[in-house]
Amino acid sequence: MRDNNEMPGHLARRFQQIAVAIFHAEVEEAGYDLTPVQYAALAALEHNPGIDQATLAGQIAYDRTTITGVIDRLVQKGLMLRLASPRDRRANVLELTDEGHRVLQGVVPAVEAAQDVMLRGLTPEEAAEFLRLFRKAISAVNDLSRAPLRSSPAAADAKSE
Amino acid sequence: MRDNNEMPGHLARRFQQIAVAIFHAEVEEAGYDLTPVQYAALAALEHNPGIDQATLAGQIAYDRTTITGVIDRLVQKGLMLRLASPRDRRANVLELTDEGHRVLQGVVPAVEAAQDVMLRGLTPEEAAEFLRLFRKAISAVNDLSRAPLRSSPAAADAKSE
DNA sequence: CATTTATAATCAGTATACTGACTATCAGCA
DNA sequence: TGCTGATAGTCAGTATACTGATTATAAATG
Repeated sequence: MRDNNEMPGHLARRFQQIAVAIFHAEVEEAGYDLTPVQYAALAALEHNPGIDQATLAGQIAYDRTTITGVIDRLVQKGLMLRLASPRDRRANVLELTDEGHRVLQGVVPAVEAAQDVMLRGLTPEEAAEFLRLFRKAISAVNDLSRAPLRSSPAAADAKSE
Repeated sequence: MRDNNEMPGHLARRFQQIAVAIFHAEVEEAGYDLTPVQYAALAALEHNPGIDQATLAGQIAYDRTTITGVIDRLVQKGLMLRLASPRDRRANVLELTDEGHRVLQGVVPAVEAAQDVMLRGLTPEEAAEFLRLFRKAISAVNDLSRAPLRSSPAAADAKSE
């Protein structure tokens, strides 16, 4: 049997666990109360206002079931609006509130700091290589989870070839 | 604001998410019903029979609260025994059942296969480097989560210096 | 020995994530 | 047009993970 330290699954779980703790610590120190998942949803919506829940989920690789609860909490915090879509009566259109914009802007430095803390054991060259390998490994198995990343229509086209 | 693909926290979450899906797929195909977390607990206990819950949690970096539920489910499946410790009346001593040993032995090939699938986008050299960087990054921030890894008494001593 | 401190385990509460099922609606096509 | 398959969102149920609190017990200390 392989040692835990040779198991990418174990290392992934461990790194993710620590990354979340670091994120919480930095964000709380900055005076905000946001989870990594909530931050990602806000940031994605800032780049693409007015998208529906399914599109948002695809852009950050969340399950459509998970995104429902995340949006519930963001709406409840007053950071996001869930509106009926005028074009598709099944869909909800999402918008950041003014407070959502303010919180997102305000929390960015803490989020950036957290990313640096996560990699503080690596040299800058190693960190760059680590991120490159992360991206490469992920892109080869993106479709193996229920919630694949769907960055853009163009990428979706490329995938279907 | 940094792009998601430059955020180690986002990449870690995504890789972990896919890794769990791959693990489930391989293990289910092999005819077993075990989560990654349950597998790690069984494997750790096989190496160190008779340890208590806190020690097990430290060896696989689980929170002490989380381990309670994991053990509940393993006991309920008949794979593990939770016994009163003869030396410490606060503690529970853990043992694999015969069925626990059998399941662990049987599922190992599927778990190994899953690890290979997770890295199938990388060359062998890249995979080795990826794991090395993972370990190095993690060791520098191990103590920043509520559930740090405590591999052995020796390592605990080294940490306290 | 008595008191303080630390540790083992659990519980309640919250937040991801997933499976599988369901409703409502849309889109393609005979 | 009417049927069929696909899609958007939600719900119930299960399994991690965490925070903070509590109980029971052990260890350390004056």
